[in-house]
Amino acid sequence: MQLMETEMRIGELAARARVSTRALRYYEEQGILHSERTPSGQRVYGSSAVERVRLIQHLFSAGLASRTIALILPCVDTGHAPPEMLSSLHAERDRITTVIADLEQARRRLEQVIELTEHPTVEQCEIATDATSRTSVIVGASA
Amino acid sequence: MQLMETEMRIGELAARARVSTRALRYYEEQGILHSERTPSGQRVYGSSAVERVRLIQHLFSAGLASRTIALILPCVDTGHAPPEMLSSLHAERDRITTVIADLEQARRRLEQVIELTEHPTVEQCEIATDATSRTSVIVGASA
DNA sequence: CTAAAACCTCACGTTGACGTCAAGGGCAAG
DNA sequence: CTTGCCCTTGACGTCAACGTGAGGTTTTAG
Repeated sequence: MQLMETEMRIGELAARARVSTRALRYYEEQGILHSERTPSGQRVYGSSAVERVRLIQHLFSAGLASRTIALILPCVDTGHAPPEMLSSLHAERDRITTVIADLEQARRRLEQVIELTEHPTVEQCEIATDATSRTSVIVGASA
Repeated sequence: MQLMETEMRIGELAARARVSTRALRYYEEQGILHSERTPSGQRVYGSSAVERVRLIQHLFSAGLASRTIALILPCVDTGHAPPEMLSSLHAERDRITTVIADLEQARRRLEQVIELTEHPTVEQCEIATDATSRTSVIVGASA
């Protein structure tokens, strides 16, 4: 079977999108990635599938479940959603927003530790010798 | 056994931090949450444990593994890290940064869908009737 | 034409963060 | 003293996102 220039089989897509072939078959099983088939049954993808898989990866790494992704991908494709889905979309957006906030808070804490370790200050040295106020300095920094 | 005013047992901590008692015992098992014990073996926590558990939850929801959390929590407590840990801290911070970027991208896509669904535009209606350019509008919006 | 590489479909294994019983101990109220 | 609720330690179950073969077919390189 001869493929078009812009077409590829599962191995090439996996290499280009930096995922395993198993993951791609799993995505298809979950209904979030579709493929054409050759007469003999091998999967064929267009070149746009690379971006598609990257998007899926982003959504996964964003903590979305495959069912949620299956829910919103068609909306992303068509650019609109059935009105009864709007509440789910709002809920997902809000969930993402709080996760981002949590992540930013965690990152700030990490950066404080990095900063203090790389550039210890006089203040920091005083703190280090004053056991009673240790936890209130960094842990309490978000209050 | 009579507890101090500021102390609590596992059930109250679970209620205040909105997690299960199972989760709290799991955190202890993983070395990321410590407890005192009464003579009879029951766990006792100070009031600061509530914030502690919330922090742990944030780190989990940020996608950090328990081993990673066990690694960085002492640094967050003391406000500094052993220099040989700096590379791990940098790596974690960078990982968090890319996850945040992925999340923001995902959220932008979601918000576009929400916006177009709630306030359909003329442009949107044209797109909806022009099948050949569907995918390039939203999916290609990040290019 | 043949051998290797890539593909196919099951189907069981893995890991992390818990859920969920099971069998019992501790402690204030009636 | 017993009832009832909260606590204890195991230990097995679950779920998602794959990993990892088994066993067979298709495609490609020589």
